[in-house]
Amino acid sequence: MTNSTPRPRRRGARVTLREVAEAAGVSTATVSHVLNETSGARIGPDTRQRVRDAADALGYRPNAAAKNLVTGTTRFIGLVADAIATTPFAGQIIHGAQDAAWRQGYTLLVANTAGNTEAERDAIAMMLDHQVQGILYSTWYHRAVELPAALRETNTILVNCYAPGSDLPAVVPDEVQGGRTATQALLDAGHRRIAFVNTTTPSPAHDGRLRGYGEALRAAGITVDPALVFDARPEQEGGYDVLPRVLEQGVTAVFCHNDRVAMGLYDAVRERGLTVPEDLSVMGFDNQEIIAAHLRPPLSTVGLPHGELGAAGVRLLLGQQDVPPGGRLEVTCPQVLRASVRNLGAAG
Amino acid sequence: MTNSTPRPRRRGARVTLREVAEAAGVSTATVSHVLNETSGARIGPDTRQRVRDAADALGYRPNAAAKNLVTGTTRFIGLVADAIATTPFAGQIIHGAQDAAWRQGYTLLVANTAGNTEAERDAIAMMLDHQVQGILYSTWYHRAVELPAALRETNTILVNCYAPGSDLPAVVPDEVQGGRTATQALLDAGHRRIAFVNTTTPSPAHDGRLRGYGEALRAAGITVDPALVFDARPEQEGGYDVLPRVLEQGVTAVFCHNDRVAMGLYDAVRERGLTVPEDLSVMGFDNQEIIAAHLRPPLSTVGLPHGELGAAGVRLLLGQQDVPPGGRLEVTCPQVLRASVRNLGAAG
DNA sequence: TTGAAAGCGCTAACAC
DNA sequence: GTGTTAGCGCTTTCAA
Repeated sequence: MTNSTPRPRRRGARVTLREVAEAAGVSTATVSHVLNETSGARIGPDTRQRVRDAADALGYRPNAAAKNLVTGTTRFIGLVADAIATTPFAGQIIHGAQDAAWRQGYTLLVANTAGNTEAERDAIAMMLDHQVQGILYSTWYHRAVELPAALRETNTILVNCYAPGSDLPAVVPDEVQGGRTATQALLDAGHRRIAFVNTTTPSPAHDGRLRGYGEALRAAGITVDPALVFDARPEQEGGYDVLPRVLEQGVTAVFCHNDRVAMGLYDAVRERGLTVPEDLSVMGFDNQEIIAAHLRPPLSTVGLPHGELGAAGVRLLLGQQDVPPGGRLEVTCPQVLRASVRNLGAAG
Repeated sequence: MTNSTPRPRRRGARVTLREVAEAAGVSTATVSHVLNETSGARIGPDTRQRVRDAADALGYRPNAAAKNLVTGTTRFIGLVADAIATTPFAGQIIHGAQDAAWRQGYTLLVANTAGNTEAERDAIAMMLDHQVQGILYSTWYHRAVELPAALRETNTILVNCYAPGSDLPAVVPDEVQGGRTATQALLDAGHRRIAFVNTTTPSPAHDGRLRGYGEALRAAGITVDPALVFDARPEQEGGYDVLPRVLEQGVTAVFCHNDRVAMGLYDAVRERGLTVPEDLSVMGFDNQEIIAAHLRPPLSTVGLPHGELGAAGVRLLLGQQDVPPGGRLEVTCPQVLRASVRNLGAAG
């Protein structure tokens, strides 16, 4: 069945470089050179054309596995994520990493571990088997992680997380600057008595944003009043519940730990017959489009640079960007102004 | 530098199967057999152990490229997505596909095309070069697509989309059933005069949910009143703006095209001093957790089965599930009840 | 300017 | 039970 014709194709087999060579009447080496545009290869223009035509005519496609095998190097980058379905955050990291990788001719091998250690081990093993150039180990919210041992076998960059006691490069959002930026937006609008609704969960976001809040206040000559700092669950319900207490403090503005908290707080404000921003100015954090851009009024907030985190991760991995001393690259959280902050007219 | 010792390792080269064989004092074939647990291979238990020990000791890892090359088959599945960062939807598709693929020992090659035709072509080419078993072509919202020609070169399954005029298998949400389910939830709570706020955008969701709404009503013996069907932009603003008109119709319940519309509608309801569900019962669609689960009151809705779409896609691709006649697999949209529907006490 | 040939790491017949 | 051997499709000296 398959042995009566010369060099029979196996089931569904694809056109090989050798077939192109035969069709063009040249050697495989020549085909390889022209198709890869190997620099320093002296091939006549006529031959070049013949090869190209043959390749096109046959619909030739290189076999990546063969190429990988012989060069001993692949253009794969692994990306392990702990939760890609919960929020758009992981998606943004993947997107950023994808684009940056793609631009360099790299392909992403994506694995979702759902926080399962075993799945994580398997995922990393598979990536290693595929000779990835390195692995981006990412989390959907900024936090400390414990590293799977297998990561030691390849280049690893931590994205949106960091490993205490490890010296692996990490790229994370600059929470302190973010907190400073959010507070500054309020200060710039003339607010002086500004509450901060922080999260109840210990995290870099908790500590960093608080610090940024304090720094901005102090830089404006305002003493931080501990009575103005609250803790609430980082969800709508937390924001809703905390409002009465912040109102008691007679503030004109609140900086919320995240947009969800701001959303809940909006509800509580409305329920008391008050309005944002007339009675209370609000800054969020995260810039979750689906909420922030569509609240009434649209919420001013500070963005989390997830896409850039992913992109910077691959640049670090590929050596296109230097790891800063200390091993931690902190990415700026951009301000995004909408309509939830009232300008008091006076600055500072 | 590298040629004074026998069989020198190249820079960072990994342990090969041959080295394991030498260490264990057996042939490469034997190692291959025991490590792959090849069925029908008669290897003594002692040898088996020796091989395993040697592999462990050396930290052996198989080279996937070599394996792929020789077997002529890979365990890659390509997934092209048009937008993975916008909503959690694509993430859920990827997650579902990932899990299903992983379970069969397959790895996902993910590409984000951002609607860019050229990026799409490149992505598919790269997947083809890697000899993927097939490609899942997906969109973040259910719609018709025009297929890139390159997809013809491999097995393709459409996920959350369909290609008019093509006979490729597609797996999509059952919009009609979804619309029926949402309406039925309202009917079950005793509502009879039910508005439907549909979207302004022509789409399978627009047509399907409308049809489901009509079917449920008619099945309950209620004539569809065209005055009760509205069109609004599928966002918060659309829901907010449409409320006055639906209130004019004296309905007791509204089925909103999606959760975002419901969220905007909530705002409008509150602004008039009314409450959900006392004055108006609301059903959403999509089950966007971040909104639906945290509105006040939490929103009853119908879920979009994105994860299952992705999972079914790989099952179809891998031949573990049959493509239904007609080529379209419609996945059920589950009801998720929360607290936005008031029970009128009477059924039907 | 081009071709021959070795070999990347592994699997799969087939010997023994 | 275990080893030999022939490639998979490609790149890469090196020779011509």
